[in-house]
Order: sequence, then structure tokens, then C-alpha cells
Amino acid sequence: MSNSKVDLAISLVQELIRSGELRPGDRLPVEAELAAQLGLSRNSLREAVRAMQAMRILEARQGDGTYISDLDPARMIETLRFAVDVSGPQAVIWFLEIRRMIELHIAGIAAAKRSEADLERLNACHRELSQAASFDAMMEADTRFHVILAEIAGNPILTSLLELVSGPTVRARVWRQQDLAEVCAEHARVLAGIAARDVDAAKHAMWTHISGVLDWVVAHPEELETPKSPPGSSI
Amino acid sequence: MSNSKVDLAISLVQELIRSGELRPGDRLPVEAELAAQLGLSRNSLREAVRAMQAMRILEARQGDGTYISDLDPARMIETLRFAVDVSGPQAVIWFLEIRRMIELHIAGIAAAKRSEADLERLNACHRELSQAASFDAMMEADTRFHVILAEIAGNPILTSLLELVSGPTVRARVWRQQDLAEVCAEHARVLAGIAARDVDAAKHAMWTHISGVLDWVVAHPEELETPKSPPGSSI
DNA sequence: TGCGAAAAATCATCCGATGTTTTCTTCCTT
DNA sequence: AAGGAAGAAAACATCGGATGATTTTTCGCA
Repeated sequence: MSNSKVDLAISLVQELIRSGELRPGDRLPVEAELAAQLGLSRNSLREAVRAMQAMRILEARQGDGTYISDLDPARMIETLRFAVDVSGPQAVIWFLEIRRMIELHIAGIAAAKRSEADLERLNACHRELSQAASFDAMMEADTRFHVILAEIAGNPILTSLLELVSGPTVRARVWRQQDLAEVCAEHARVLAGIAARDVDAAKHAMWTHISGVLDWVVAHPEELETPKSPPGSSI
Repeated sequence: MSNSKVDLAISLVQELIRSGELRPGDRLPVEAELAAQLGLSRNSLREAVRAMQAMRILEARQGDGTYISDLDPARMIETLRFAVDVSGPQAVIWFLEIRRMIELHIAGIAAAKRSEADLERLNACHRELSQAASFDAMMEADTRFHVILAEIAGNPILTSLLELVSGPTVRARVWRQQDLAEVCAEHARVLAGIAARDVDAAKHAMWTHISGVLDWVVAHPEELETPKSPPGSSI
């Protein structure tokens, strides 16, 4: 890709992991030694290590050493949080479309395989939403309802993806336009479908739920502008 | 999160972008000046910049300057390629489940809104697959068929996600177990559904197509071990 | 044996200097 | 005056060494 020494070092270490020579939890040689092995200075090596830390590939602990992370895909997906947060109005719509697809998929699976304990968790969460006192509490309970559904579906990477596209920034941009009573009613319909193990009903209710948000966003794109700070903020 | 100066600097620059004070294409102050503004050394600032380069947030050009990237979500998603490639067998199954969900969604949309030109592109790609001479050519034509469908659906972020979970490594691990003739026949059924604008038929054919792969993987997880290099490789 | 202090190991940060690439300026030629 | 080439300037890339901070290990002492 690039021919800088730092990028080369990143590629080399990644290849060592890909090939299995370095495995999760393994410790890297100390900075000086690894830099010598890779043929670059400690400063440049540190840049490479720092970049891989940002991507959750490595973990450096002062006084201890630098280790290969557990390479958990779900955790690495979270590094895209910033990308989602700074996306423009058009991308928000695309994210919402993806969210609708995921939620539809999840609702169907949850209706088919939910346990009694799952159902009780959902009910408790639904009660909390209906009694939420603050805006933040509402948003938290709403988010948790959907995360519980995702967990029932049993694909942690999909859960992580859903949390990504349902992130607080995207959600906050939209939520202020919502009516709590209506959101509660829609959740109740989803819940009813899942309680009855009615896959089609759960999916239909979820589709309606997310589409309500999506349709509003499509109709009011100007409300989605990335929030700007007033001039004069400190660096 | 962390209290290191480098991580602080990353958060500060990200916040400047989030707030709109720095926008795509903007140029950052020169290293020395920005380091002074943020209260750290040039080396530490360089680590922060390098980390954001890895995340496709910044672009540094020697002799010119450092700029905010276009912040295209699709490009930033590609930084997860490594995460997908090093995932273990269980994660491959999870990725395939996500791929099936996406492909199902895409097939339905493509059947509904494809143009005549779209159909011709798909037909051409299908012909190439059926005539592919090498393993690489087969894999390329197969991948392109699915990417064309994704592009018809019209959500570039979803296209990028599909390319991520359908990446060459995951695919190569699975493809060697496939029968070209059968893959061709399955593509043909998807194509027929799309040509007829039959949403249900296209989705059903696609579901069968991906499920064949998924079912095989679930039945033979041991074949999915991350490829290991023999001991003795350099470094 | 148990505990605390000293020592070692390791990453974090800083400084200054030099190399490389790109861009801008200037001046010469036509 | 236009064009271009040589030089100067600006900016990132890399390097080596030095110092600080944190964790781990060692070792002596009670």
C-alpha cells in the first residue's frame, strides 16, 4: 500500500498474526529489539504500535510489555464509532436502512428462539422505558431493548454491528423528534409478537417501528445536520 | 478512556472534527505548531496522527501537509479487513450469517428496482463465472456478481459491509469446498428471479445459495482453522 | 515465612538533528 | 512576455539518545 517504514512494520506484524506466528495474548519483543528486527528506529516502531493499538490489534502496558489483543471482532468494530458519528445526513439514512435490516432479522430470530427468561428481561426493559423520567433514561431503555433482542439472536458480531449503527449520536439526532408514547406502543407490539412466538408479527411490528424513524428522517433530512459547535470553543 | 498524552491528542482532534471545527479536506497545522497547541512533543503528536491515519481519519503527505480525510464511511469500514481475516472458525460462521442476511435483503431490493442495464451487467458477470478458467477467476466473478447486486440496492455502506464479510480470506477458506457447476446454477436461479422482478423468488434463491455455504461450514468447522505458517518462517 | 524496599524491565515522553518529498520562488532563456 | 529549470523553502519521515513513569521481579530483613 504505502512504502513508509511505519506502514511496512504494520503490515509485517499483521502478517505475523495472520500466519499464526503471533497469537492472541502473545507478547511482542521489547521495543528496541523488535525495532532492530524490523530494521527501523524505536520512534518509527512506536508509531506502528500506536496505530495497531488504535485498531485494537495490540495492547501496550507501561512497565510490562506489548501484547497481541484477543482480536475480538466485536471490540474491533467499535473503532468505527467515530466514523458513524461524523457521518453526514445521507449516511445517517444509509445507517438507518442497515439498522432496519438488522432489527428485522433479529426480531424474527428472537420470536423463534426466545426463552422465558429472555421474555422477562424484555418485559422489565419495556416497563422501564414506559416509566422513564428523563430523556437520557428513555434513550437508554430504548437502546437496551434492542440490544437484548440482538443478544437473543445469538450473534455477537451482529449485536456489535447493531450497536454501531444505532449509536448514541445517530440516535440522539433522531430521538428528539419521537413521541415516547408511540415508541412504547411499537415496542409493545414487537414484544407481543415475540411473546407469542409469532415470527411474522414480530418482524412486521419491528419493520413498522424502524420505518417510522426512517420515514421521518427521509422527510426531514435538514434536521440531521451534523451538530456544530459555536465558534470560540477551546481546542 | 486512557490518560496518555497520545490518546488525549487523538480524542481532541476527533472532537474538533465532530464539532465541525475541522472539516474534510482541511489542513492541520504543521507538526511543530499543532504539538505546541496540544501541549505535547512532536514525537507523541506523530503517534496520534499515525493512529488516525490508520483509521483513515487523516492523510499525511510528505512535503505538503496533513489533511482531514473525506471521512467516507465505506473507506473507514475497510480498516476492519484485518479483523475479519484473523477471525476464528466461530466468527466465520457469524460473518456468514450476517452475509446471508445482507444478501437476502439485497436480492429483494435488486429484484424490485433493477434496470435493464443492471440486468445486463449481471448476465455478463454470470457468463464470465460459467467460463472461468482458474480458481482465482471463479472467485473474482463470484464476488463481482454479489457486489453488482449490492450496488443495485443503492446503499454504499451496505455494499462495503458485504465486501467486508465476504472478503477474500473468508471466501477462500470456503470456496475450495464448492462445486462450480452448482454455484453457477444457484446464481442462475437468483438471476432469473431478478430478471422476472420476482422478489420472493430472488430472495429464496439467494437464501438457498448462501445457506448451502453456511450449512457446509457448520458441518465442517474443523476445515476453517485459521491457516498457520509452518514454524521457521523469518522473523 | 512474609513483607517491604530496592532493582530491573518496559513503555511513555521529550529533544535535537538529518533525510526525503513536495511546493514555491526566482531567474534565465527564448 | 512565456516557459522552464535551478534553487530555496516548507513539511513530513526517520533516526539516536536521554529521561520519566509504571509495573514486575528480586532480595534482604524481620
